[in-house]
Parts: sequence; structure tokens; C-alpha cells
Amino acid sequence: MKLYDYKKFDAYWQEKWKENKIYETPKLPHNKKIYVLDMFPYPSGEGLHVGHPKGYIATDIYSRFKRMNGFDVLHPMGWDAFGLPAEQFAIKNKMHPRMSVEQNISNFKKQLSHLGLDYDWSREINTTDPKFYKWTQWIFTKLYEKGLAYESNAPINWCPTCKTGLANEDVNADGTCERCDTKVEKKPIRQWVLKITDYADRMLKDLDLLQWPEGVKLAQKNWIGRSEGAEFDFKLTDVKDHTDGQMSVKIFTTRADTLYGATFVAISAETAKIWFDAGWETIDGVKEYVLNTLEEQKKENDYSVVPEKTGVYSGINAINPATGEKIPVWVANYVLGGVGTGAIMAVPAHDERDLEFAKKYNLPIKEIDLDKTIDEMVKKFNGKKVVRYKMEDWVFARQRYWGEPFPVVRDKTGKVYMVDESELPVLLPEVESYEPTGTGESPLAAITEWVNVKGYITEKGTFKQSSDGEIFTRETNTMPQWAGSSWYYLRFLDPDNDKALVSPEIEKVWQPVDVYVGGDHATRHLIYARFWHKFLYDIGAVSTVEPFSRLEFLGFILAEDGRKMSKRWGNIINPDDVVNEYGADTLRVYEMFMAPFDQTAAWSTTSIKGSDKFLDRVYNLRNKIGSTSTVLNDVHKTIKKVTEDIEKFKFNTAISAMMILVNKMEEESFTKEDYSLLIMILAPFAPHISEQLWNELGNTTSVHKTDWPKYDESKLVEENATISIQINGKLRGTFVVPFNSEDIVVSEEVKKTEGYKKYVGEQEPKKVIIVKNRIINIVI
RNA sequence: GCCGGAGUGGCGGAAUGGUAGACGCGCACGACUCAAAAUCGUGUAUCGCAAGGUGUGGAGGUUCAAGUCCUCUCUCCGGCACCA
Repeated sequence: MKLYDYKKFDAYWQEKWKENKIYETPKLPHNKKIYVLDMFPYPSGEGLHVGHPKGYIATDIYSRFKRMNGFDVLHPMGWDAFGLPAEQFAIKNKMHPRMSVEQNISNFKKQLSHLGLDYDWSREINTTDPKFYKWTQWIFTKLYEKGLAYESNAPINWCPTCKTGLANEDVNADGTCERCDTKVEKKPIRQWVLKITDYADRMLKDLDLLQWPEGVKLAQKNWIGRSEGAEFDFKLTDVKDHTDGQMSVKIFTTRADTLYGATFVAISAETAKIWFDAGWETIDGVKEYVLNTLEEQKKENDYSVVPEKTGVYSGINAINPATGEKIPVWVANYVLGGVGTGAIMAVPAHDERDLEFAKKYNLPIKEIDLDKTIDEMVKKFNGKKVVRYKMEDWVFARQRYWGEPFPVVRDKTGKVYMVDESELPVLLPEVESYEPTGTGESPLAAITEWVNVKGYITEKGTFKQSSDGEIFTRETNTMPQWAGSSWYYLRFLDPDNDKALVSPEIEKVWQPVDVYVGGDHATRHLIYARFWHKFLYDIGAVSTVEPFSRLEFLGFILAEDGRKMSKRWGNIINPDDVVNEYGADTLRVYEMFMAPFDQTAAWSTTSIKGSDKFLDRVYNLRNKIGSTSTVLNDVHKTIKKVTEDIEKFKFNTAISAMMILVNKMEEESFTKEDYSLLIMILAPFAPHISEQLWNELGNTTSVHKTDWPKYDESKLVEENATISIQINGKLRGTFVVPFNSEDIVVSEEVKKTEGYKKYVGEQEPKKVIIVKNRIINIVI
């Protein structure tokens, strides 16, 4: 039986808090500010499972804690609602994605509302709201103005199932689509691409400024993949082509010091293809090999399997600039078109891959002394030092309906213009069918009355509509889902502003996000958002160089069977059911107690009973309030522990500390003062039961509006200390001395103990080590 | 292959170099009950009757003292991957 009537009081207090608007944040803070943010969710049709709110509970606890510590806390929530799933749902159910998104959001909100979360809903945002995506489009126009958005026809990742292009970040390591696991192909399509590589260096450097988990920083570092190296020109000879045979090939290497050992040059099939297109004629078999390899590479996009190395001699030779030797040029499948210059100098003696290839095709292997520096070699042989990044530019277009339209039109000649700022947003039009065409064109292309638009070009070079203007055509691709989430955190600061994405006065005081909490987005969202933020900084729209100061990762909650919760396995636990059975506070406490916050853990329908019991025992203690206290030390110790643990997101040990205190209070005696302190530190974790108890104690204001209790150092001093006796490092008993006893007292007292008499006796110890209040180690 | 993270009771896990297993679950026994649930109490790493010994994936090392630091090694998880 539950002592605390959660069915009655949870809802009652939630209503009260709402009425009193205790969580609304002023536009400009009056006190010290803190911005606590969750990675906003995609409102899927499946609704919440118990794993979803874990992060929200943590930020709720943290922001309640900070509020009690006198901060003005900004803790908002919104929806990342563009994207494929909503569109796929719409196709299947013949329903406008906007409708399903609306439904899903209201369902999510209802589920969240039962948990007593302290979101300031007056700031709710939604990426699919034209008032929001107006500014997503605006940012794009600015990127274009600064030369950071360009069009490309280069082959990109294409998912045949989703029928859209994908960014590299959307492709799994095994070459499958992140969404649907279909093999991704390479397909040349006209695409908008953002020049994220321009920011690679700054994104790398500024990682040092961030209080993020080291693992995430490293993942970003690897993703950016900076490598310093050098380029050299190798003169080509024996070239049969339309030129005069004076061609050269540019190679990239990080090991310029091994130049003397280069025994052949290997070029990628893509490079060879470019040479063919330029009129290169070659010996038999090469062209076939190149075309086959290109075909292979298009199909075999599985990066986890290293294909067997193959190659063919091109008929061309090159001159090693260091040795002057004539060395053969091979076309090889292990040299990749998109990497470096698409051509390498092969040094079999110092590179495993080159060695493997050299052995297979009987190419010379030349051992050399490595006594030259890279700088020397570059200087001596006319090389050029270059910095390369593994990260590629961001393919920023999707051939789908449910996304932000580009604010872009073209004139008859195909010249591109941005839609004038005054005419943003470019609204997403209604269509009859959301089905992707699969041709590389978006479904928007079919709506001619939208695509064709009359207007003129302003003096600024932007496009404005006018019924008597010329005909322009709109861009029909849409932006990827990552667009809105790359800047949404700024919009919470000033959600209704229609003059700017955020007003500078407001931005200046609230930015950056102080604590950002969410799941694993090490190389996607967190890369894109940092890129856009730095760009916004450069154009003066924001005042900080980084968006998120501190990042806390959350570990996922697995189903009881250890698998991911999913409809497919039928193992989903719905928070509504848990709230129904135990109340919101039990769910909250259990999710925080079950494991360290950043660790993945499986749900347990039996373990949750422990958290439930704990809250009941807290509630029951109200009948045991007395007039004397034997737990004062413990109360202060607990305040200290809980205070420090919340700050560090160590919620599991904070709860455990409160459990220890409750155990003690049950056994000993305590006052109303002690009990009040317990309720105050429990309040962020279990806001409903705490509020109810606070009320029952005769308080008329909310416990969530009280000041966080300060612990008193002087009260942490214990009366006695239990010292363990170690003889040669082995535990041989314990004894009690007054707290903070001098070493001399401890070393005298120890002689009276049984352990000492038995193991040391009359011997003179060789050495005695005393750790105050803890241990005495006697070496004999 | 490279880079991270982690290996502690039946389970989730706790431990500023200082009594390993806190706290919780589970389990066992007991109380209450006609009975069950709930609740409360006691116990619960392991070997041993005991004294005592052994124990934090494994092997070494540093130290008065190691789950914690160092070296090597095994296993699992995550990220990246023919990146020149």
C-alpha cells in the first residue's frame, strides 16, 4: 500500500505549479543565469518509452537545484519535427505530415506532463513552424552570401530506399543508411553543400575550451581528421595522349621523409577516369580495369570490409623527384578518389598497404635511411606543405518533401538568387503526394505553380516577388533534418522575435548553454551545431564562439531483456504505466538511482520497488518527528554529499546518501528541522511528494522556492573515529578514539587492543603509519 | 588495424592510494496474518567447525598500504577505418 496518495497529489501539485507559473523564466535574468538544455526530441508516433525522459529528469533535477541556489534558470523544451519518419508516416497513412507531427507532439507533451518536469512551456518551439524555419532559411542565405554554400554535382551518398542524398555523417560505418540500413550508393546529383571544412581547424582547436566528455572530443577530433603532410609533383613520362607528354601527377603524403623509398606511383580509378576524359590513350586493359573498379566501388560501399588489393600498370612512368629514377605508375583500387589528391607515392618499405601491393605485383621494395626531416624534403624537392582534413563538406540537401524549403530561386539562365530577407519564410507548399520521386528531384518539383514564381532582382542581388516580374524557378530540394537542430538552442532565448533570430541583448546574457544533456550525437548534431554557431559568431549574430559549454551524456535505458526497447521486440515500457502504478516521483528516483547517469542500464520491474519503498519511508517519517536530534551530523553530511553529487550529475550516489540518512532517521531521533532539510534536498528528485510533505509541515510557500540548505562544516565533525588496525598491511581489528585524535594518542591506544597484543606483542615496530581518523598500519 | 570506455557478490552498482562490496534489488529465515500481499526484523563475497585464509578479468611491479598507480595480457562494448 502506498502511504503517499500520488494519484491525488501529483496532479494537484502539477496544477498548482502551473497556476503559479513557478517555472517561467524572465526574458532577461535578474540573478545569476544558467541555461540548462536537453537535446530536443523528434516526436515520433510511437510515443515515449521510459528511456526518453531519463535526460529530462536529470535536467529537471539540475535546474530545480540551481533555482533553489538562487539562479535564474532557463530550461525549455521544443520539437525537432522535420524529417523522414513523419514523412514516411504521412505517405503510409495518407495524412499531411503536419497533422501527424501535431498529434505526436501533443501525445509527447501529455506524457511528459505527468512527470512533473519544470519546463517553461511559454518558450516551446517547433522546427516545422514557419516562424521558426524562417530563421533557418535566413541562416542559409547568410551562408550563401559568405560563400559557404555552394552547388555541386559530385557523386554523393544516395539511399535507394529513402530516395534521397545523405551526408557522410548519415552513413553507417558499414556503408548503410543510418535510417533504414539499406546499402548506400554513390550517385551524382545536383546538391547544395555547406563548406564546413572552412571551419575544421577552429572546430578542432576550440574543443579545448569545452567541458565535454573526453570521448566525445576525441570522436570529433577523429572525424575532423586533421593531417599535416606535403604534396609533390611527379613528372610523368611515356604518356600517350594529346598533350606533349609533359604532364605531372600531384601526390599527397604525410611521410615526405620517405620520398627516397618511393618505388612506384599509384593513382585511383577516379583519377584515371579524369585522365581518360581529358583524352588519355593507354595500353590495353587499363580502361577496362578502371571502369570495373569504379563499378565495384559504387556497389561495395562497405567500409568495414577491406577488399583485396588489385591494380594494373598504366603504361605511364613517373620520375621520383628525389632519386631521379623512372618508376611505374599503377592504377590501384586501394587508392581512393576522394582522399588527398587521389594519387600516392608508394613506399613499400614503410607502408604496409604499399608493401602488400608491391609483393602481389612484384614491384621493387627499397629500404632507405630515414635521416631527413619533412621540411628538408619539401624544400629540396619543390614540395608544398599542406594540411588536409578527413571531414568533407556537408551535403545539405534532401530530395524529400518534409523539410525546410531553400530560400533560393533561379533565373532562365540558371543563375542562383537568394530570396530577399523581407520575403522569408519561403513556405512549404501543400502537395498531393509526398512520395519521393527517386529521380533525384524532390516532390516539390511537381508543383509548377509553386516552382514558377514571378519577381525581380533587387539592388542587393536578392529576389523579390512581383506579379509583373519575370519568371524564376524555385529550388525544390529541402534541407536535411540537422538544419533546425543546428541553431534551435538560440531560439529558446527569444522565441517570438520576428526581427532577428535572437535579439542581441538577450543572446548576450543567456548564451552559452551551460549544461547540454542528451544521447550520443558525437559526430553529427554536435558537429553541425558547432559549425553554425561559429558562423553565426563570425557574422555577429551570437557573442560566444561555442554553443555548449558543458555536455553531459546520458546512458540509454534498455528493456528488461537487455535489448533496445522497440515495438519490434514488444519490450517497451511506457512511462504512463509506471506513473500509474507508482507515481511520478518513484519513476524519477528510480531512473536516477538505477545506474550512473552516463551508463546504459536495463530496466528492472523489481528494482523499481526499492525506490518506491524509499519514498514511502520518507513519507512515513513525518509521524516520527521528535524534539531531540541524534542525526544532525548525518543531515549535514548528506546535504554536502547531495549538493556535490547533483553538481557532478552523480544522481545515483546522491539518492543513496539520502537513503542512508533515512535509514538512520528511522532508527534514531530527529527534529522537524532535520526532516525539513531532508525534504528540501529531496525536492529536486521527488518534487511532488516533497511539496506535499512541505505543505503538511505547515509551510505556505513551495518547497521549490526555498533556498537550498547550506551544510555546516562544523557539524561534519564526528564525536568518535573508528580506526582500523593494520599489521603489515593486514586488517587485525578496529578501535575507537575521539575524532581528530593526535597520532600520539592513536599509537598509544592501539597498544591496548587485542589485535596489537596478539600480533605485535612486545616487539618494537619497524614503522608506524597513521592516517587520521582512518587507519594505523604497523610494520613489524 | 587505429582510437576510446569498461571488466568488482546471484543482479544494478559504491569506494579523495587507507576497513572492498556502501545503497538498492533478489534470496533465506523470523514476526504480523486463517492465508497471501504489504510491512517490519535478522542474515546474505568465498573457503573453513573454528582460528584463519582467499578475493575487484589474468600475470608481474611500485608502496607501510593497490579495485585505484605502472608494465604486459585477455575479454566485452562504442567510435573510426585501404585517410596515404
